[in-house]
Amino acid sequence: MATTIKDIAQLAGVSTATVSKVLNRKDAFIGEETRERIRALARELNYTPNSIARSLVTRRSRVLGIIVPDILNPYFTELVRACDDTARLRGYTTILCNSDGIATSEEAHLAFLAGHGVDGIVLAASDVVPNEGLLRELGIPFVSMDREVATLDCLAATVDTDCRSGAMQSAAYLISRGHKRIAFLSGAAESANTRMRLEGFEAAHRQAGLAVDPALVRCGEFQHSFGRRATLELLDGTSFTAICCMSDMLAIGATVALRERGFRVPADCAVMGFDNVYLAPLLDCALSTVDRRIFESGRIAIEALIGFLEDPDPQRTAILLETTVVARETA
Amino acid sequence: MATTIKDIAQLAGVSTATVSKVLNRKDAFIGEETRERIRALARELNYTPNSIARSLVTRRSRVLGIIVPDILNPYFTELVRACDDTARLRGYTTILCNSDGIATSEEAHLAFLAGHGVDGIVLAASDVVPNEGLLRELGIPFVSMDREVATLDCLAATVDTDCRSGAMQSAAYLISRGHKRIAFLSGAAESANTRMRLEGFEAAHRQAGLAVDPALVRCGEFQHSFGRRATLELLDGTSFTAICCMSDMLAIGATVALRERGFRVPADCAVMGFDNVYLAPLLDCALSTVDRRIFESGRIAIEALIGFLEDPDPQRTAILLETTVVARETA
DNA sequence: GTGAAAGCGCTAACAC
DNA sequence: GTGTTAGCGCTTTCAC
Repeated sequence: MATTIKDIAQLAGVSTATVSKVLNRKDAFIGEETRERIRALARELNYTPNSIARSLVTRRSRVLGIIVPDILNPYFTELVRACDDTARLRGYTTILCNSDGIATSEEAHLAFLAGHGVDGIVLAASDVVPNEGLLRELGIPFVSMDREVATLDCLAATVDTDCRSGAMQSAAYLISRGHKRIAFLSGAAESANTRMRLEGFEAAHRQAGLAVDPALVRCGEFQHSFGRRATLELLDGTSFTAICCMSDMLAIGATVALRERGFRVPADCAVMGFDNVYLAPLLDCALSTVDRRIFESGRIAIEALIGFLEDPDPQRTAILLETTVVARETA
Repeated sequence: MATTIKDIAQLAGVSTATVSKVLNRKDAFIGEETRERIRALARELNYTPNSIARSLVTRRSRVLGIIVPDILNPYFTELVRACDDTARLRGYTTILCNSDGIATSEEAHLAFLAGHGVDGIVLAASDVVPNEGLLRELGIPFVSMDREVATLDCLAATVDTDCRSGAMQSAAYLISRGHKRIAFLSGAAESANTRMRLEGFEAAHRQAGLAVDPALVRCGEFQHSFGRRATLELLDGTSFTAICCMSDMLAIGATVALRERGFRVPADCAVMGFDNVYLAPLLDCALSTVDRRIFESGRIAIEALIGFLEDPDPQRTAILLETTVVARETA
């Protein structure tokens, strides 16, 4: 049986209220000696507050939920680590949920997190449009990262990457290296994320006086399996000298396909990634990519969320992160 | 304000006790109509039980803690996903903690998890020896994965990979391919994990009538950065034709170093990994490695833990997972 | 078949 | 300065 506030109160000959005050540093009006006696006792008995009980009364759990499509995707792995580190520094815990990019799964997680009394939620990038009605009904403060979300009262912040510009930079870089027929690989065609990136991709072409061949555009998912599949299909159809991928995993998949067909990277076909995951420089042929400051974005998201939670009169923040091209070996 | 059991009781004209019974399917002695009325109301009001309140009284949270050194390491990413998926299927949540392989950090997480009332803990592979005193004192059931841990009352299960045999298989495979001077890269030299693997490595040599050159053995950490550094050092000293790495990340680091120095893999130097992370087949030169069934081990660990928690008279289990060589391109 | 009552460990008014 | 009291939302005897 763990020691409780009651045990300490009994041994110290005071009430539980006094113990509670001391242990929560709300002890401005408590005598020096009682204070010390209680502190000593707590240390001695190895007292750890029961955060369940505390949460029940304070109605705050200091737990944050993070919903990502799949932690296995290195982009989300890094994001989650960044969020968790930041939250912990501020005295919060996180609960991770994998939605697999399925709307109903995300909704189930949302309800679940609500039931567990999380104080706030991070909705990480996904092609799924968040369930606005549910979010509003739950009323839990949340931050949206690269998601298409309405401005609800409980929206604490939006932390987005300027993907249009990122895609444009990537394509422009490729064009500057002499490429004229560039394939484009991205996530779900209907998602805002992909639409914006495609816009950037097209803008870069326009600026260079080039046209985008629609046959070279392939949308599906951000995963490596789609990258491989799409590249294989592309290879069967037209010709091109570079692939502009909208995620590093897509780029890895594309590279696998290219190799399978005997193409060398970058000699026969250049490949650009997007995200700059920690793996990118470790690949046998170090991946050229677009850096989107993953770690920083996670930190910012959590800080915005906690700021919103703790500020009695919270302001909504909108962050837009700029990207930079990282030229390595694949392009 | 979320709807509570009280709201439902009021609307249904019954007591909270009755509502509680119905909603927990302890309603054997409740009238069919009342039961239906309550269920309907719950659905209609979108009732979600407050698990904080429930935990306080039942003294069970259905939350499990998972302590890993670093989720960024793909081995742990996969393990965590496996644990989380399995736990969720059984109605449990997980809280992830990154210890960075630091003993005090692990202890802090342990205390933290205890304070948050987790029902059980998974202690994933690490070179750090768990704090036995703390574990005993907390008394929270836990499962140890590839850790050196004493048999405490609260040890629910051990789920270990037969690393000695795995390392032996890896070395034997390399030897069978004609390699005679094989470098060995592993984690902390003092850890049981590394000792056992080195034993296996040596055993394979003995069986082939070969001797292990101590100059080719490098112990440090399981991370890619150490793999690169150690390989660079090795390259400056002796010569060898293969590297037997005790983690896939080590193998990736070794490959980076090899490439930096102009060596081709596997033509100039073969590389074997260990773990078989999902990335292994995706690398430009697909990594030959030792499969340790990561996903399955996570599933087993969680199932053993939950089994222990839910069985009124729990048995301790000891699982030993066998490994297999996966020959791909690097060796 | 159903309800009253106690209490999980803690905090927060408000007394004194 | 410190204690009393009243819950937070839920489960669980035990009584009717």
